[in-house]
Amino acid sequence: MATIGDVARAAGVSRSTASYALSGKRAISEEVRQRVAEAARALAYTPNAGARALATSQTMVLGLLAQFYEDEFAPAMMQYIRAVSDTARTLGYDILLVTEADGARALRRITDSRMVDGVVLLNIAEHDERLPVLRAAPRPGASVGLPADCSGLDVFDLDFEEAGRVMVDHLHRLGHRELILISQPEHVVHRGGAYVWRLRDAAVQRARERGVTLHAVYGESRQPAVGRLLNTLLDTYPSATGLLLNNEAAAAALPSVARARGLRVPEDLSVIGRYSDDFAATFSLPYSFIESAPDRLGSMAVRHLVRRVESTTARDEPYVVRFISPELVSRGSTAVPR
Amino acid sequence: MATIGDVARAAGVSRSTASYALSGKRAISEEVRQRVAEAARALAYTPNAGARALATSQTMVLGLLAQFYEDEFAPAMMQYIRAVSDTARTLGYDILLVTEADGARALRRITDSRMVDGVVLLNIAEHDERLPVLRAAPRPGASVGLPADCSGLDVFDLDFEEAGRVMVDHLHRLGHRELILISQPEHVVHRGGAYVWRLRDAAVQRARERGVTLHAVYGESRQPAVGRLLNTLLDTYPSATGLLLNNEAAAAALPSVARARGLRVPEDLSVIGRYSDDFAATFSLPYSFIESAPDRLGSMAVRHLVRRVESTTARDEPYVVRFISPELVSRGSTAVPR
DNA sequence: CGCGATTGCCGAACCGGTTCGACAGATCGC
DNA sequence: GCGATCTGTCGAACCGGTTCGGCAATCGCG
Repeated sequence: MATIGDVARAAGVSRSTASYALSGKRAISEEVRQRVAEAARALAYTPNAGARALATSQTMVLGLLAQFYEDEFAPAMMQYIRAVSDTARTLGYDILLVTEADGARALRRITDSRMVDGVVLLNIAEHDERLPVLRAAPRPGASVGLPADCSGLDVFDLDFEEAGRVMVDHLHRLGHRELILISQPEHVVHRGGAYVWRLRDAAVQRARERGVTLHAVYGESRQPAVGRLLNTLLDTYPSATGLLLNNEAAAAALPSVARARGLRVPEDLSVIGRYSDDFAATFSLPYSFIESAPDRLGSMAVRHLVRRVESTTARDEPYVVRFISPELVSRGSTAVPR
Repeated sequence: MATIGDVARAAGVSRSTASYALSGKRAISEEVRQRVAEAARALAYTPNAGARALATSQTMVLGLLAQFYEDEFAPAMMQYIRAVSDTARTLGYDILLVTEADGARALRRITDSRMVDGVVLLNIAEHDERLPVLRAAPRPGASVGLPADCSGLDVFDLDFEEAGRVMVDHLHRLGHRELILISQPEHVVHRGGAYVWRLRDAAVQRARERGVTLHAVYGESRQPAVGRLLNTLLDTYPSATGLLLNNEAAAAALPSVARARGLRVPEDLSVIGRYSDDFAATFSLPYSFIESAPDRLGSMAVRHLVRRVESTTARDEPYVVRFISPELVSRGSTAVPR
C-alpha cells in the first residue's frame, strides 16, 4: 500500500508538503498541488486510518451500543441502528457496533482505547449501568431513552407522557368513557423500561381528570399468551369501547383476535397503538398509532453528538434532554362509540 | 489519559519493558511485571487503539457490510448482524457496521484505509458489485450468500437446492402428489437473489423425478397483496394438498388466511416454510420449517474469516464454498393428505 | 576459576500520518 | 536600492504503541 511518503516522492516534494497539498490546510502552489493529487491518484493512495487517528486524535468513528432483550421486538432496534448508521455516514462518520451483553464494560473499552470519537447508547434503562461509565468517559455521548438521572447527559426520547395523554384525549373527545390500556409486561418495568409507566401513569391521570374509566394492565410479550390476554380483557370489560396499546405484541395479535371474536374496528372497538411505522408495515397493522419515530430519534442523537464532537464550543454547552412530541398517525381505527 | 510512557515512568522502567511486561512477549522478572501491572492499574491505563493499529497493522476490528432492501424482512438482517457481532466479540474483535447504499465504495473505503482486518459481506447478490472490490482488497473477506462466481472468495450459505428437495421429498413420502410452492417476488430474483431460484429449480426437478405436480409461483412481499395471492392460489389449485413457502411474508400471512377459509393445518393442508427460528417466534408461526440459520451462518463466516486474518498459513489456504445443510424443524404442520 | 549461555532490561527505530517553526525567494512599498 | 512582508516548501518533532538488537549481570559447567 502507498503511504504519503510514496506520494511525496512520486511528486518530488516533502511529506509535509504532500500532506498540506492534500488537506489544503496551507497555501500550496497550484502546480505542486496538481502533481501531488496526480501522484496520489496514480498510487491509489488512501490515508491509513490508524496513523491519522494517532496524529489527530480523531477516529471519525462513533460507537453504537445496542442492548438486546429477548422480549423486545428486534426490528425496532434495527430501525434505530439504521438511522444512527445512515446519519453518521452522511456526517462522515463510521459506526462501531457493540452488542455485548456487558454494555458498561464495552463502553469503557471503546472510549478508553480511543476507538471512537463519541457514543450513542440505545435502549436506556431507568438506572442504566452504562451511564456512570459514560459520564466518566473521555468522549461525549448521546442517550436514546430517558433515565432517572439525566445530569451530565444528552438525552433523546419520545414524550411518552404526552403520548399517553394524546391517546386518552383523542378517545375522550370522540365520546369514549371506558378504555383499556395494555402496557408492556411488568418485567420490562422492573428491568428499567421507564417508558412503560411514563405513558401509563400519564394516561391514568389524564383519564381521571377527564372522568374516563381506564383499565390499565400489564401485558405479555409473546403469542399465544398475549392473545389469551386480549380475549380475557375483552371478556372482563365488555363495556369498554376503546383499546390503547403500548405493547407491540398485543398490537400484532389483535387483528386475529378481533376477527375470531367477530369484533369490528372501529365500529365495536376503537384502537390506538404506539409503535413505529415500520412495525405497522411489517405486520400490516390497520390501527391508528402514535409514531415512536426511531429514525428521527436516532438521527437527532447523532447530529447532536457530532456537534459536540466537532466543535470545542459545543463541547461545553449545557446538556440537553429533548423529547419528540408524539404524532398520532390516523388509520381510521377510532370512531364515536356505539 | 495515561500512555505506556506514564506507566513505565511510574513503574521505574523503560517503555519497552513496560510493553513487554504487559504483553508477556519476552521474559520479564516477576517483580518488575508486578510493578508495571500495578502502575497500569493505578493509572487506569488503556492502550491507544490507533497507535497499536499503526504499530502492529492489526485493528482487531472486522467490517460488516449489510445491504437493506425495502421488501426484505429487516429482522432477518438483524439476526445475521447479531450473530456476526457476538461471534466477533468472543474472538476479540469489534464490528464496524456499514449500511451505506453504495456497498462497493464503502468496502473500498474501509479496507484501503486499514480500518478493519477483514470484512463480512451480507446479502450477497448473484452478480454483487462488491465482490470485485473484495477480491482486489488488501484484506480478507467472507461472503454470506452465493454469488454466480465464487472464485477468490470464501462463501457461506444455506444449501437452498437441498432445502427444495427436502421439502418435496418430505411431502412426497407422506403421500402428497400435488403441491404449491410460493417463492419470493420475482423482482428479488432480478435483483440477484439467487436463493429464490436455487430452491425453486431444485424443488421443481425433484417433483418431476418423483412424479409430483408442483405449482411454482412467485409471491408478493407485503400484505394485503400476499394474502390475496394465497387465497387465489388455494382457489386455483383446490386439489393441492401441500404448500411450500420460500417467502416470509406469505408464511406470516397464512395463519389468518387459513382461519378465514376454515382451512385446517395439517388436516386439510400440509405446510412447510423456510425461515429462521427467530422469525417463527416473532410471528408465532405454527408450521414445520427449514431453518435458515442466520446465526450459524454468521458465526461460521466470522470464524473462518478470523482464521484467515490471524494465521499466515490459513491466509494462503484455498478458498472455500460451504453450505449449511437444511434442517427440517417439525411443528406438526404436515400429515398424510386427505 | 574462567568461559559461554541465559536472563532481564534498555535504547532506538519504526509504523504513517499531521503540524509547527524556519527559511529561501519573490513581491512590495518607500 | 533596501528592508519588510508574503508565499511556498521543507525538516523535524510528535502522536503512542511494538519490536529488534545490544548489553550487563547472573548462572551453569568443566
